Amino acid sequence: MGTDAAVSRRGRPPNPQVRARIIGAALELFAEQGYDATSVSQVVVRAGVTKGALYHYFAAKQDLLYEIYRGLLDQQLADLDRIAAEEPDPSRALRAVIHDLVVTTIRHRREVVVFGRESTRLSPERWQALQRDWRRYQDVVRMLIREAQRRGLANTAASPEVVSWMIFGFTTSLPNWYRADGPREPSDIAEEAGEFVLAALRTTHTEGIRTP
Amino acid sequence: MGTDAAVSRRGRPPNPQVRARIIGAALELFAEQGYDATSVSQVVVRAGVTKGALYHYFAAKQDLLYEIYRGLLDQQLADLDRIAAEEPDPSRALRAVIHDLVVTTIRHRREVVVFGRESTRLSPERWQALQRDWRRYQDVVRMLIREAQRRGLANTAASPEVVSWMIFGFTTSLPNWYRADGPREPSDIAEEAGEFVLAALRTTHTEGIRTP
DNA sequence: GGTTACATACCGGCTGGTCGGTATTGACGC
DNA sequence: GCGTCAATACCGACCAGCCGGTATGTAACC
Repeated sequence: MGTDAAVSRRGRPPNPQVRARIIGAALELFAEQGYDATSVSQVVVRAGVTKGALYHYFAAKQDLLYEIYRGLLDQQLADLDRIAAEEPDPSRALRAVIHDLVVTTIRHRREVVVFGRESTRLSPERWQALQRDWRRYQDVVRMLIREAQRRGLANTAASPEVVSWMIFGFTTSLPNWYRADGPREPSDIAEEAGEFVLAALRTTHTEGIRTP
Repeated sequence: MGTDAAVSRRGRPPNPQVRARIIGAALELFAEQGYDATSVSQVVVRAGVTKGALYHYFAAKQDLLYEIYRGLLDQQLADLDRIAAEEPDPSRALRAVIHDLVVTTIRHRREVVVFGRESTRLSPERWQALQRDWRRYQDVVRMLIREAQRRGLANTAASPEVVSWMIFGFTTSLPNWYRADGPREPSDIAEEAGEFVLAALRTTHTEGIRTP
């Protein structure tokens, strides 16, 4: 099962740098201009390679999209599993997950913005593959919310669905407004976001009349 | 000033239905396939008109994008001003704004998803025009948050910026997961979202140690 | 020497946009 | 109320250009 890195193959060995440069150029251009507005000619020019090289490593343009997001999602899922395994307290786990999600989203904001915009351009199979993993992420987060509500958090009127979408909506919109040259550090924003959600879950639900 | 509906012009009068059908078809197709992936030919076919008609009413394809979002933004801004004028209590005003934002976003989710994806395809001038108005919306919301914090809400550790982006991130991501055939009514979701944000602002900030 | 890693020239198809033409209308003189 | 004129509303064939993808060739490596 694992990667077959040890098998010695015939012929000229592939150059990993070429492949990486292509994906890097595609990521930049897709983020700047959008997927459809970016031509493969532009990609190969920025990558400093030729069309032949691109179509040697990738069967079609849309494969670039898949590769771009696959790595980030895998990392975030690994983080999720690690946190869920290490932290038995659901409130603390939820806070840690939010923190990780915010920080990794900011770090890879180009991947996030490209995938958020262009995920529909993927083939159905690949879309479903990513969707399935992303769905698992959602389910774990909602489970954490439910568990935290069962184990002490007071605000049981907040549905895990809406709360989770508050979290995911916040993160996916992060690339739109986060500025790297701004005054706030990613972990700072991550901490505040986590505290905000936990604060909302802590409060008891008060109906209409007494608004403040 | 005002609309010059009374001026009688020469020549055959325009057909508002044609214009509306073109925009409607463009909205549908842009939402389904994306802006770049939708050809002008597809638009005119679905609208049941010809290319000549489209380019008679619109100078370029990107004008369709502008028209699609302009109407929604104007309505949301009008709602915002009305709420801000009628409701002196900032907490109640904030809750009302969130409610309106959620409901109108769900009602016009196709416009929201198209604009969120394709706003960069607009010309710089038009992008700035929409951006300016949208910025005003943000500023009012943040002002309401600040004012609510000054007038009694306890959680002053939540920055208006992060709170506002929690709200806007939630609404802009609504089209991704809201299902019209689902069990929840839009106003139901809107109420819960408002209550969630207000609950978070109500809670006093508790540092690290006592997580639940 | 067989296999892989690229390079380059090339292609059919479709795109956004144009442009000359025609049909339809209101304004206006009478 | 009616013909005339000019302005507008649309029609649809047409275009240059670029697009994603391919076919063929050559050089590098095991």
